[in-house]
Amino acid sequence: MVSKDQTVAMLETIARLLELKGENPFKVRAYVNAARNLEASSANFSEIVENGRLDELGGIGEAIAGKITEFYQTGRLEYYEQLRAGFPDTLFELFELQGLGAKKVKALYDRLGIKTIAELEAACRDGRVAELPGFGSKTAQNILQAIEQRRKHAGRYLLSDATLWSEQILAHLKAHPDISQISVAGSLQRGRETIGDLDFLIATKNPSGVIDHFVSYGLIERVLAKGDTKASVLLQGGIQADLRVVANHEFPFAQNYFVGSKEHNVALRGRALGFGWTLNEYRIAPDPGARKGVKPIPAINTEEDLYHALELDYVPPELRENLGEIEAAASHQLPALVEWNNLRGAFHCHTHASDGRNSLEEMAAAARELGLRYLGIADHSKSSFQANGLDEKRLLAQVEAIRELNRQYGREFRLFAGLECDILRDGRLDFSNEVLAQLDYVVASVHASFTQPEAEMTRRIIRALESPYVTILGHPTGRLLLAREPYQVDLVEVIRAAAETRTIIELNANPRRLDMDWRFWKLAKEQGVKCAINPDAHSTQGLHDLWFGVLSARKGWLTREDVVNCLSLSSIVPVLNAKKTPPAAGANA
DNA sequence: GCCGTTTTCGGCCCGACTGTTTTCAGTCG
Repeated sequence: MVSKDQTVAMLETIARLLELKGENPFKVRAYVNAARNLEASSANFSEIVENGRLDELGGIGEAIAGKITEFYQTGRLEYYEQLRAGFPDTLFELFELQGLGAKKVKALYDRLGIKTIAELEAACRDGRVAELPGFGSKTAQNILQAIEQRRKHAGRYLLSDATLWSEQILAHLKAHPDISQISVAGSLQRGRETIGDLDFLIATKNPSGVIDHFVSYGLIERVLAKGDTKASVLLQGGIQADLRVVANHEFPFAQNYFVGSKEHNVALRGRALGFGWTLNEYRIAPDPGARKGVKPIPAINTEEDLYHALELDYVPPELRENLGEIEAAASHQLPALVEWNNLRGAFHCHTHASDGRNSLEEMAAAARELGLRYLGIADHSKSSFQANGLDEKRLLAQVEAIRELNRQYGREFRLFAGLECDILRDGRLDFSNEVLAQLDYVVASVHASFTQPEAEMTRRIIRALESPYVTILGHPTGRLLLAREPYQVDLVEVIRAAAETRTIIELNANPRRLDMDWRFWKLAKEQGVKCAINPDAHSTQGLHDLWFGVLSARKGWLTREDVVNCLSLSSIVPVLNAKKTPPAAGANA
């Protein structure tokens, strides 16, 4: 049986192959749209295929539905295999190079027989590429640079790194006197977990002066492009930064456009057309081709005005992925997203008792410094010997030390005595119930045997959730962004089990993890699963990672009501005890 | 290939920059 992910990947490959064939671009887009809509759908894939309900997803018509069904039922798709046979698989790696699209890749393949990056590099060096029609020596040079860049950097960067670099560049840009408005744009502003490049937008009456100032930034390796309204540079460290400059009255349109996402923009433009308007990055104007009455255009000075003109509530940047936010904004159903200053505490912190760097007292002081009223300590358990995990004796000594500190803190602040308990290979926990019962809460996490098959891993985790002592499921997929793939686990099943067992799921705020991924929180929320934004701090500095957790939670549509560590000190205790205390007789669940 | 609040045909978001051209194609966002 074929999975949804495999089907999405197949549709994306078909789109690329059609592009290579030089097919109608709208046909290409139809496959891209179909892949995207399928991916974003939370419906049960098998069910909708088997019941012939694929067309309900939108963007999937008779032809593509037929192909998906054939692929699902037989594990093969004749159409796909014929397309694939036309081009070598290695050709796809050429698309990863900056500046190469379908037309150029096709030309390289058709005319020079180039199938791999290695062959392309050789052809650039010996001059064959420069001689191709439509190519030239500059193009060959740029391809070589793109190959070099790909070799040096994977091309994606952590949100935390991108945030730091962006703040430095912002400080540089703001030093210019002629800036009237400035904004970060792109995936960074939308809070994506990894970032491809940095985007900045400026409103000014002095475009050339501002652009000159931008390219004078100290940490630039190379200026990639510089024109009257935009410039691109490659920073030392490999990330690209783009600046776009507009006039003041254009700023809200440009801001909306460059924050994206592309899919959100396309949807907004479609909505504008429905009013008889055409929307671009500079303005909104009557659509000259409008076939019906054109609605008068209101004054627009801010992004808020723009959304309101389109009869939408303002959509925060984190939600702009065209995953339902426009429909929600139209019907006033957008959530009031959780904010940084809603946080009252945090769980899942390590101390030097296991693999952290600071003491209980230092972690508590750092938490109070951040304005938090409570902090949960959760050092590793004994099976994580690589992390100096605690055995029963050391754990219970730590519990006693925490109780003593709490007597000193009085009502001002509280440490919770917890544990990051390993979920063993078979789903059992690393400590007996007698030991776990002495703790305020338990985070249960997988730290070994990552390679189990999906069904086994899913059963393993669900078994752990069934323990009344497991309060929170820690980093549910174990992924390390840009470094390690998630282990195979059926998150939909895990979320269902968390709902049934009233287990909280962690949003691990460490920017290398951001796990559970923002894409799954909407589903979790619908099922009533609560979130704990946990810093997984291994030092006092690590508490600041909560910032990235809040950003990801916002991206997952979560409100302060969905996040348990927004609860006050007095309200959080019953939540931590909920699984251990069966509901009172006659009480509603 | 998909889609429809006048459409089952004829649209499908749109502009900047580069490099190659000599008016524009390709790529990117």
